[in-house]
Amino acid sequence: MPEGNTLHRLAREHNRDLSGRSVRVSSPHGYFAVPARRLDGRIFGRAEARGKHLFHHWQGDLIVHVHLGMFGWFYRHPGPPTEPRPTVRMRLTTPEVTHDLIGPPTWELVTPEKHGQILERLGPDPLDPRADPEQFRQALASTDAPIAHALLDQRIVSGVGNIYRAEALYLAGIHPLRKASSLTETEGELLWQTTRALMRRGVRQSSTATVAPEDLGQEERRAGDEAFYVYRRERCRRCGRKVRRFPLSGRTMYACAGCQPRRALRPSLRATPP
DNA sequence: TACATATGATCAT
DNA sequence: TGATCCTATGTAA
Repeated sequence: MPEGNTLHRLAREHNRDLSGRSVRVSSPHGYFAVPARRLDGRIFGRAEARGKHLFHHWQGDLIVHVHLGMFGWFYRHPGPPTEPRPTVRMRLTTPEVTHDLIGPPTWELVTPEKHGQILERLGPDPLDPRADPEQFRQALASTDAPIAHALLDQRIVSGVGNIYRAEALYLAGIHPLRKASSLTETEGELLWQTTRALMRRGVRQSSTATVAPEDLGQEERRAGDEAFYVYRRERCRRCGRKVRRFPLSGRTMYACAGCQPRRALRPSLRATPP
C-alpha cells in the first residue's frame, strides 16, 4: 500500500541491485509468462520513479510500467532465490538478489511514447529535485475542490496518498475542507515544503511514518509501529483532542479541529514541520 | 473459516 | 458515487 516515497525507494534498490546486469525474469503466477520470456536474460538499464509510477528501462528500448495500486508490493530477498509465493507475478533474479512483484493492478510493456504520455499527466513530484513548487501553487490556485481532495489528484501533485495528505495538512495547520484556491501563497509554499520533507524522510527510513522515531516515547518505539500525528489516530498527537474522520474523495480523511482551524493560523502558532 | 480493512486509480452510471 | 481490480493481515466467529 504504497505512496510515492515507496516507489522512489524501490527505484533506488532496483538500480543498486539490477542496473547493468543480465537479469533472469519469470512469472511464477503465470499471468505475465509471455512478456517475462521476452525480458528474460536482458540487461536491466535503470529504474525510474515518478509519483506512484515505476518504470524499468531494459536493453532494447523495452520499458515496463508498474503501478502498485492499493495492494501491490515488491519483496526483496538477498541470497539465492527462495521458493516463490504462488501470487508472484514477476520475479527478477540475479545471483545476489531476488525481487518479487505481488499484486500490481498495472504491469505493462510501454513504448517510449506511452512512457512520455504517462509522465505528462503527472503533476510535480515533491521527491523530484527538479520539480517546480510554483507549478503546484498555480494548480491549487485554479482548483475549487477542497485542498484535501486536490492533494490526491495526481495531476496537481504526484506521489501523495492518503497518509501524506492527512499528515501534511495537519503539520501545515490547514483545514482539509478549505478550497484549494483559497490558500495563500505562503500556505501553498508551506504545504509543498512540508509534504516534501515528510516524503523525503519516508524514502530515507523506508517507511511512511511521519513522526521521527526519536520523537517517540520508549513504549511507542518498542511497539515499532509507524507513528502519525492524526492518520488513523483516535486523538491528536499534539493537543490530545479527538481526531475527526470523514470520507473525502472516496477515502478516509483525518484532521484535528484544534490544530487545523478553518481560518488561517498565525505562522507562530503552526505546528513545527519535521 | 469468514469478514473487514488498507498507503490506489479507473471506468461506468 | 459505485463497482471493479489486486493481496495480506488481523480479528471475529
